[in-house]
Amino acid sequence: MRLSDIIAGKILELLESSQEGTAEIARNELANAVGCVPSQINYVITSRFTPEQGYIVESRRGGGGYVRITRVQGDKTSTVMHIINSIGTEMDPSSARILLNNLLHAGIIPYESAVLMNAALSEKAYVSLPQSMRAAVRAAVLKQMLMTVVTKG
Amino acid sequence: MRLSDIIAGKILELLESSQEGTAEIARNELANAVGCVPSQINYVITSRFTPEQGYIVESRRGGGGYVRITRVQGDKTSTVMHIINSIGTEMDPSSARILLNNLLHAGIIPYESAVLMNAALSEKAYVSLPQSMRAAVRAAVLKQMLMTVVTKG
DNA sequence: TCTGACTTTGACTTTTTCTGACCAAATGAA
DNA sequence: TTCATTTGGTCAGAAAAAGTCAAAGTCAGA
Repeated sequence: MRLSDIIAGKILELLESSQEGTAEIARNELANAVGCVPSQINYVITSRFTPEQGYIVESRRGGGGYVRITRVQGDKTSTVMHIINSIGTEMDPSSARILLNNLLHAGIIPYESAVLMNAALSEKAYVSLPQSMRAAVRAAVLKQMLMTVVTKG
Repeated sequence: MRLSDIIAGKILELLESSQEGTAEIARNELANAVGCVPSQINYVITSRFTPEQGYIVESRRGGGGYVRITRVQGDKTSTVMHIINSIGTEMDPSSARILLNNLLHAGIIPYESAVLMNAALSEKAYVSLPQSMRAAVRAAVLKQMLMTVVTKG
């Protein structure tokens, strides 16, 4: 089991068990609890709880310091529209996977849709294209699919 | 006895002994156990566990990486597999729409899936590509998505 | 024997995770 | 105010996997 998955799991747990969709942690403490160096916490946060993924991260140093992770809550339409706008012109498969996972956890898309979309964005679907073109098409496909979530959802 | 047969056998064994029809391996580990170079595992997978043969392969690199092979089976499997194999290497948007409509009316996919798949196959998603490449990618994307339809009976 | 398809190997690449050394900010006691 | 202590941040590099590709080996059938 990856450390990063354990850490991400703990944070998700805190987020889900919180009324306001907020998780506040002490970095060193959490690192200690899972048995890793503190900077590993930062790694997990920067790789899985980014603004693009719909999270706001605030922190404070010094005595009584903390790291607070907040899931951005909005109605389905504005959340998805925001995501569509933040996607840009390229998308790689692992970012896509994280994004879909977040949408799933946020209750915006059902599991079947996440699986389907994930398949449509997998590297295997684009092997016939030169590397340089894959990310752009993947982004376009994702946007098209997300649009239906807004319009037909 | 060929190496590739031994490797394929091990994977089949894992698939059999798994409740969910899934075999998750660590590539280097398996290679080590069998006594071959790691890339031999890839050869076996690409030659014997293809989508056309009814398998989904997912993998992840990096620490704690894995290769997961899933055998698709279930009620709808043969129907969908037949469709997948008859698709060929190209697919245009209107044929795709007809195909999805048939699947929908046959009760093989739910409405939401049909909508999502239709979006993923729409011409708009591929405008960045030269005409000559679009149909091939569309076919590949459709196949990937259909494979997941099959896994959930 | 020749040929072409299938196997095997290994050098090189890419992705993801994990660690540690060093940096920066907040707090609080002297 | 000063400065030691307590936190968290950054970044580069090591480590852990898996992927790609081309060259070389095997082997059955023409």
